[in-house]
Amino acid sequence: MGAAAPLERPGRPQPVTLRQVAEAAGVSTATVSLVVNKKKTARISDETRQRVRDAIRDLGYRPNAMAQTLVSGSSRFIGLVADAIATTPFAGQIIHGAQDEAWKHGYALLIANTEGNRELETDAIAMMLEYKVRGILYSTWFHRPTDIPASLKESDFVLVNCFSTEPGSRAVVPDEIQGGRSATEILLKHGHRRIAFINATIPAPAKDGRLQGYREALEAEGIPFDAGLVLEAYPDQEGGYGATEELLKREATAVYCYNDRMAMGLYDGLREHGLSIPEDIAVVGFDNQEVIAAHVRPPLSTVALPHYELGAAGVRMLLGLEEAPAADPTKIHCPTVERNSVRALAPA
Amino acid sequence: MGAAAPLERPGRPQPVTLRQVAEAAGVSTATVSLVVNKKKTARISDETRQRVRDAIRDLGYRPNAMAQTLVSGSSRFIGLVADAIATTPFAGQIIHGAQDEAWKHGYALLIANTEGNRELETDAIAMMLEYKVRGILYSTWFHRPTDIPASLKESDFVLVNCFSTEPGSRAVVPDEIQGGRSATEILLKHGHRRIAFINATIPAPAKDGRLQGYREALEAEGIPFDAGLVLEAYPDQEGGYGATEELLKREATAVYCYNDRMAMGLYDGLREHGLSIPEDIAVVGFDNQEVIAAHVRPPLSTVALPHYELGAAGVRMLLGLEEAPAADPTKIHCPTVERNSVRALAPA
DNA sequence: ATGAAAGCGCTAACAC
DNA sequence: GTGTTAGCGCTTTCAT
Repeated sequence: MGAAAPLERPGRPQPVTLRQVAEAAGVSTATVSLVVNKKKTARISDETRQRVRDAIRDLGYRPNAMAQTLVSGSSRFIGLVADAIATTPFAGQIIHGAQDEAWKHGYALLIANTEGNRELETDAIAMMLEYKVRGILYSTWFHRPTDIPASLKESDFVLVNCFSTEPGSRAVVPDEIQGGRSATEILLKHGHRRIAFINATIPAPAKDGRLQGYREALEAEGIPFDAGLVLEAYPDQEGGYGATEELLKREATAVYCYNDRMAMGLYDGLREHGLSIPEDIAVVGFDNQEVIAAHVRPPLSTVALPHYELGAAGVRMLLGLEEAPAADPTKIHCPTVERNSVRALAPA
Repeated sequence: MGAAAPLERPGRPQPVTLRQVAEAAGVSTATVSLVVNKKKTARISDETRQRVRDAIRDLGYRPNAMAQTLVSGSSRFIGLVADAIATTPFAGQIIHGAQDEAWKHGYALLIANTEGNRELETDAIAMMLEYKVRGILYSTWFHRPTDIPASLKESDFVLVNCFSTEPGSRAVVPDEIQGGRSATEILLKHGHRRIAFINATIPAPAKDGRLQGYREALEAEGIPFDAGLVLEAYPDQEGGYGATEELLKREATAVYCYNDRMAMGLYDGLREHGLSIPEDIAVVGFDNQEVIAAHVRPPLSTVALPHYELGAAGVRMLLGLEEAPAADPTKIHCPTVERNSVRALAPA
């Protein structure tokens, strides 16, 4: 962290304390505490209870969560350390899911952005540890293996959208294989048999998983895998655009793109060849990147990366509300989102 | 908040306390505190200091920030309440900027997502107040007027990307007028004189500001404002696409679109008419929505919404590091981002 | 140069 | 039914 700025808040009155409420209501602090916390076991007369409530309202009392935490020993914070919170909308979804789920269980989210900087990361984790967080979610903006920072182990933690081979670590990741299968199945169920796949050039669990899913889906339909139908390109719009020529040589009736950005680029390339989607060729993407998939022409059928769910499941796992079954990361389902870039293949 | 989940963390040892360090080092807690906080005023012998440091390291001591906060009265938290943290990448940028700046000054960010739900919002603010945050950033995902929730006033606060007419409220918003001016100027400086503007249909500060900026820029060049050159459409891809026909009737040599999404749709419409960008018509957008602007064909010249800066400036203003000059919201500059959708107008 | 002790706001065990 | 009291882990004033 940087240098500490001064703390004074000029002009703001000291917050009202429990003791002040007690004095105003003419009762002890214990009594006030009991009515504030609605303890079932305590028997407080309705009359007293009302006096206390009035005092609380009149004084505008707010409990001091720090003091409560000091007593109970553990805070109601969950830390979320992210390597990139705004590079893509995806990280935002993880935060969103984590925040909603945490909130549901009475926890607040403490977040830190590390930009992948190890030092910042160590500081962030230290800060969270000092605030006695209930646990830490360690997340990455794309699905990948990761090393577990040593200090992370001082707390409960769950890896989100990343994983480690270290034993005893819990992790939640998207089910890339199922996702690849689903993407391919959209095409298959519309009658396509000759389906190309434009994979990414960069190594990643997604690259392997999405390919494997493609193979599995074909195999399930009894279609032999043809390596010639698998291309590779850089996973963005330019990559998709640039793959157009090669793709066309394959004479496939449908393409499954590694991600929506590539599909968007491919749309441009296809259009330049006077081809229309889905009439001349069907296209599916992956990621369900809203700004793109929902608004290209025609809207793109794709498979969604479950980032919201990843964040939420991470919290549940952290709180022990969800089993972390095996040594393997828990896989989260990637749902299919069908739009209009695929239509039934006309009989030959 | 939802029901509280149990707090036990099975199997984790109790954290080491100051007192344990003191005992291990054979000194008093006061001494340990002094060395931990590197107090200049305290004179501790090097030998003692070293003993304490060793004990800290050996025991793996971490200060309990809750206890520190209890003593000091104010935490090193800054709260950020957002109405939509993942609807667009924009909210993520605000969080990012706020988090970086907060961190720089030794503060951590506590975030809450309200989905625009007033009740959730009240709860979120209450939570932050109970954790004795240094102040609260109240942010919206698009620039708009807002009501200030009553409880917000119990703390220092700054409105981010929104504003209120209530006196005494500080706010940071994007400078829409300057942004509109800059967008128009990109076109102007390439020699365009007949510039259409596709504005949004939905009322918003952005709608008025971006139009005003357009008028100002034209005026500065001595070009009379022609209301016939201003169209309106729903501010997304479909809206931009749908405005194509109307736009073409205007016979403008350049268009300035209310946002990048409209520009993206317009690209499709223009292409269908066999027009190419920037040869046949120049296009600029607004927002600098990365996934779109940087990757459409040709890459789109646009004006960036300064979300990161908004978050950072909000924090600085909250901490009193930056003046909140007037009663009016502080306006943040919208930088121009030139790409390839505009080229010099060929002489007529 | 270091220790003793009070107290931050709250909870919970135990008195009465 | 309600009050008293002893901490939770830490900082800080005041002794020594």
